[in-house]
Amino acid sequence: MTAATPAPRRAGRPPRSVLSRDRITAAALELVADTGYAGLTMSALARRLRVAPSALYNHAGSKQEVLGWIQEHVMTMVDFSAFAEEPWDEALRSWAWSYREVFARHTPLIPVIAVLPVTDAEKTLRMYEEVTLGLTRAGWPPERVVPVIVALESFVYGSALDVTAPGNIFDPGALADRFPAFTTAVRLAATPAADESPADIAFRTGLDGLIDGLRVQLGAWLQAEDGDR
Amino acid sequence: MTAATPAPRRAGRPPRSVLSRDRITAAALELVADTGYAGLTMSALARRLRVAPSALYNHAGSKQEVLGWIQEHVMTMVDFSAFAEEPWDEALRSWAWSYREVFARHTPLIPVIAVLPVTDAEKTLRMYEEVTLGLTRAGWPPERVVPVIVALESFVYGSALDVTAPGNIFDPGALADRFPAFTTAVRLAATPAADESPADIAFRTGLDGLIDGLRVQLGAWLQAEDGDR
DNA sequence: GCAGATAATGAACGCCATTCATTTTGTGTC
DNA sequence: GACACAAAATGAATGGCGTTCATTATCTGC
Repeated sequence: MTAATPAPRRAGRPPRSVLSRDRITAAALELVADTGYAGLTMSALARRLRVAPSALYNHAGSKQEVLGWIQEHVMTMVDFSAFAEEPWDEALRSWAWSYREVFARHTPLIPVIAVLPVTDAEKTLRMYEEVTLGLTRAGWPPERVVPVIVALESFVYGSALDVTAPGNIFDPGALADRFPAFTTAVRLAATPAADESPADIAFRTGLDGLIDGLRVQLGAWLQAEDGDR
Repeated sequence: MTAATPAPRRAGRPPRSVLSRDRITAAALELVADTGYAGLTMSALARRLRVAPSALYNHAGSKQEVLGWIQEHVMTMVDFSAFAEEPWDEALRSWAWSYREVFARHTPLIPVIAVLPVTDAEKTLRMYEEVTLGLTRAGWPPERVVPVIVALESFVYGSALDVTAPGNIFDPGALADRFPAFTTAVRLAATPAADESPADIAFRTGLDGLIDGLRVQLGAWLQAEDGDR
């Protein structure tokens, strides 16, 4: 009865299926959490699932497809609940903060998202539906909704990349003397004036600005519409 | 005298140096222009330079380092001349458009930039110096300059990724019925109302909003400073 | 009960970045 | 001017990657 190490599986279809999309996705997320995206290889993934690498290709056509599954799941971690209750600008703000936080820990997905169509990605679509409803309820013209979403997402993705940047990314090094204005600006930005990280300060700066600006745009539109009556 | 095909180089140091940082960078840029970043391999690069792949490693420590050289050069294509003449908000606007256009054709560099320190990247620093001067001349407090730059760059990088997205990226496919609000928003955004592409409309929306918002922030700061007198 | 789809193994492939021993040439020193 | 050492090339080799394919065994529908 010493079945501590189960006998290695022989070739041939196993009695009960070992793999599935969900199991692969879960294992991939664990692997990423443990070893980062650099450690996410088809071999490592197969090892974690106690399976030969080629077995994965009965379920996923490519590693890219697995990345798509991961992305779908990661999207569900983004909190968009604020659109149900709060005014559009506050909802947009908290959505963006959550969105950025999630993808800051999954930056390698960002180039994937930018290319991958949302088609059939149910959870992602649910999020977009809720955002759309929140914006239109607030008076945003429907034809402006997608540009607003894309603009915000672009800022979020770029900012998520920025979160992972090293602290000294703007250090002018030996050339500091030749670029004095920028050097002092960098030094001033690096001083821990608040409890906020530089990346957070930049994100807040841009996000507050962006939302302020969108509020102006919406106001102008609503007023024009009012004048039409 | 039929030296059409020069004799293949034997092993050993050649009489006159074949490679240099500049020659490698130039060849890499050509290669990217011809075959895209997918075609940029050390082997292909060596082939174009008529050299063995291992020869590259006498000049670059890694492919990542070559990417850094490319990035430095690509940065010089960004036009920041507007800061010398125009008001800060207009200068920021044209800088951002140029910046996005350049990196839309070099999206694989974006994750590289986000990580690579600017140290000793002279041409990049020159750009930042000019931007800093433009903003401070306009009354921006020096400690706010870096957050403003980072916020704008984040938006630019995210938007550059968006440029390369396929046109149907938001197509809900078979699930359209379940997400009606978003579906109509997508349809409205896709109709070619203007001569502007969807990516351009989103970029303009976000950039104009962002700059409007920054103008508000600057105004508030200038007023507070005025009150202090 | 049988055919065919399904899902596993294991061996192989081609490409990639990178390393190393070797060879040749240039350069600075006594 | 000889000589030592650095520099810059070749070419072979390495290990890891994603992926494919032939093979085998089991499940499923008729």
